[in-house]
Amino acid sequence: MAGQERRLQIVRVAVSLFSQKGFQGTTTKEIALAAGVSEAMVFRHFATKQELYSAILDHKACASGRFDPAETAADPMERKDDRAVFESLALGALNHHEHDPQFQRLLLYSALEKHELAQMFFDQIVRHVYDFLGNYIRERQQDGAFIEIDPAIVVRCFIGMVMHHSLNNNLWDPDRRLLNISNENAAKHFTEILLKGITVEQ
Amino acid sequence: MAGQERRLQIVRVAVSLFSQKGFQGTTTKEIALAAGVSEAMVFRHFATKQELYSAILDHKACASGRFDPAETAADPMERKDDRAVFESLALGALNHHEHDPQFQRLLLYSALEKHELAQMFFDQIVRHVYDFLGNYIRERQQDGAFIEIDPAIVVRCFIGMVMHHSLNNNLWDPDRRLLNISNENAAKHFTEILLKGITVEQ
DNA sequence: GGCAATGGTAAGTGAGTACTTACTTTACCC
DNA sequence: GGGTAAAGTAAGTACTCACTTACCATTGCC
Repeated sequence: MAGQERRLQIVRVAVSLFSQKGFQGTTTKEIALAAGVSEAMVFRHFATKQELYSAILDHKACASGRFDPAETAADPMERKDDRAVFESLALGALNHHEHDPQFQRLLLYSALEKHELAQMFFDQIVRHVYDFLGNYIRERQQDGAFIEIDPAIVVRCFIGMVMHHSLNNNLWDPDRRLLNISNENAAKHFTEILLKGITVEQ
Repeated sequence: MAGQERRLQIVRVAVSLFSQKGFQGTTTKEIALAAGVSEAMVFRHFATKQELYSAILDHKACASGRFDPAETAADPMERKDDRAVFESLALGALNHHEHDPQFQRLLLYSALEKHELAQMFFDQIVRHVYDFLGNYIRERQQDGAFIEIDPAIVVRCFIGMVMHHSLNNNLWDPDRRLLNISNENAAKHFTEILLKGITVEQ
């Protein structure tokens, strides 16, 4: 197998293992075994375990098919279709987390273990969402459509609903015993409550 | 030092270390060193590392000064003071997480590492909150005060706002760069948005 | 004073751990 | 088809891990 191929395969195997057991809980031997190569092969591609870990976080956070809020909500935002803006964002995030649960686990592990890339991810991606969605809310406040409130609070409420729902489904309640609804329904109801909560009554 | 004293001291030290670095990331040697005793002493009190971990989760989840939603919200619920119900619950949880950030980290680590006590905690505590708060919402729906919606969805929204805010403050953004508000303000605004979002208009 | 129970430790043990070294196989190019 | 660079490995190395053993020191009780 060619070098780049093997490297990518090791990364994929490592993503799976690190997301299941964290950095400390995963051994380089396991990774090698799961990739079907010897341990020495892993260390040919990545000088240290840390370097491999950084590579997979980078791979997941940047390279991989990430969900882009700006692209998703751009069109509804132009039309000032509040419902579509929030609902499409919620649905996009919920779907993304559902068919890539590794991502959320990796993110949490790296944040708990205080890996620098976790902070980098937060600073770049999350801050971007706050700016992006916050600006839209501010615009709609100026239109007189939304009540006067710090837009960051609204963003936090909304992201809170969505992320907490994903976290519940992925981490604590995969059988959906507490709440069993489709992502479409969740996105719809979260949006309804939030919008009703911040819209100026006529 | 007497047996029970030393045992409690080891537990306290272990809580701190496990919450910082997780189960796999903490060594028994570190724990012994931090407690100022030899490693053998730790194993005299706890047969295995797992047993110590279970003991501290138990200690944190059950014995320790936990925040009791039922007690906090009982009085406002009787008066059907919706604002006070949600605001006191939010404030109680936010304050609890703020001056005991170890608790949330321990909970997350144990959930990621799939410790059985994490599931037990979820089944008991979280389910209880869903029942308890869900029942109140159902009652207010029958009063015609709240809109018709699955109460579990409302609970998820509300807990989502609160927990996500705590998680942000504890894990990703301790400097409050994205959103810097007091717990009182957060509880007030979260409650306002949620209540406005589910209240039947006159 | 004898002596058992309790609190405590120094110095291990074997099984991992991340990482290396010295070596073999394969593929390709002129 | 010989040379060579890359792909691959078996067998280490030095060290750390959870856990054990064999032994001291203090206390209180008869």
